[in-house]
Amino acid sequence: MRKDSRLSRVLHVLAHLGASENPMTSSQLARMLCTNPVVVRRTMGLLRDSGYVQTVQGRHGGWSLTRPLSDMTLLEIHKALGDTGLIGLSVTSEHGNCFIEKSVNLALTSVFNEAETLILARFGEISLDKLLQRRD
Amino acid sequence: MRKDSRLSRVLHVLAHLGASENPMTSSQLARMLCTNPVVVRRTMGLLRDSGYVQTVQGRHGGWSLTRPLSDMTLLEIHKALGDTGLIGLSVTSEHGNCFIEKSVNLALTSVFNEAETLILARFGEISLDKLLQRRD
DNA sequence: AATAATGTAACATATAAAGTTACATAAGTA
DNA sequence: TACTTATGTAACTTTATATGTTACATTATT
Repeated sequence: MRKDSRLSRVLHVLAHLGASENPMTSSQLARMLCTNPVVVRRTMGLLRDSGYVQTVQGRHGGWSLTRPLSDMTLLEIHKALGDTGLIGLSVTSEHGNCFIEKSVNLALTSVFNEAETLILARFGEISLDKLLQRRD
Repeated sequence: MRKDSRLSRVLHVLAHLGASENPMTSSQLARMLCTNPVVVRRTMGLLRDSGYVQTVQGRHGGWSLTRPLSDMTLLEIHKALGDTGLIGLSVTSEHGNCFIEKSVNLALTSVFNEAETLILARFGEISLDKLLQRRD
């Protein structure tokens, strides 16, 4: 599976917005990310839908934060991106009615959920300003 | 990204092998998994390389366990499959020399590693016989 | 020698993330 | 008012990766 790098990218963007006085345009941000303005709008649009950033159209418009980075957690941003599951593994969809398969899938799903819950809890403890200060 | 379901599949296979007196052929296993014998050989071959199963060629050949399921952990099997990373998220490769990007990536990588370590430790505690007994 | 198994290379398909094109809409500004 | 510079979004293309398929060599039993 091609891994999802959107979290990494939006954090990069949020860090820049946090350091900027003025709104930044999709083009500026796209240049930073070595990508396309449309990709920026598409991805950042999810954060806007959840209220973490706002946009202004027209001249001197662009993207800006709605609150300081200290008021956003990694968990919130992750969820805003859709939270499609952090674990890169999946369980097979059950084709037949094999009892052993059902049993394996049930158990594995439970382990995955346990792991996911653990990570999400950790994400919830990390505010973006703290994240950017990490040195380890 | 299409998620990796190999762990789920080999556990299904291992559970059957643990319950079977005789070796099971790739074709039998493939039927169980609703796939192709070659897929079975390819994936199970990784477990053989690590010594968890063995194969016998020719008539009455096939796949069998080299040790009881109580002597295999989820962690061992996961690692035998290549351990390409459990977290379905990645960090952008650094194109430019943006200090903020480097900082974000370093911090995020550290969080991902922390999470990964946590899960792997949990996987190490779960033997396959225990996994199959889980009811939750 | 025939049969039934694995081993493996090479290629095809499916899915999801990311990239691209095109154009509509909105808001400043000359 | 017309122009310019932004975002919004649909539709399509590209790319990466897991999975599936075909073909054939090798090995072991009968």
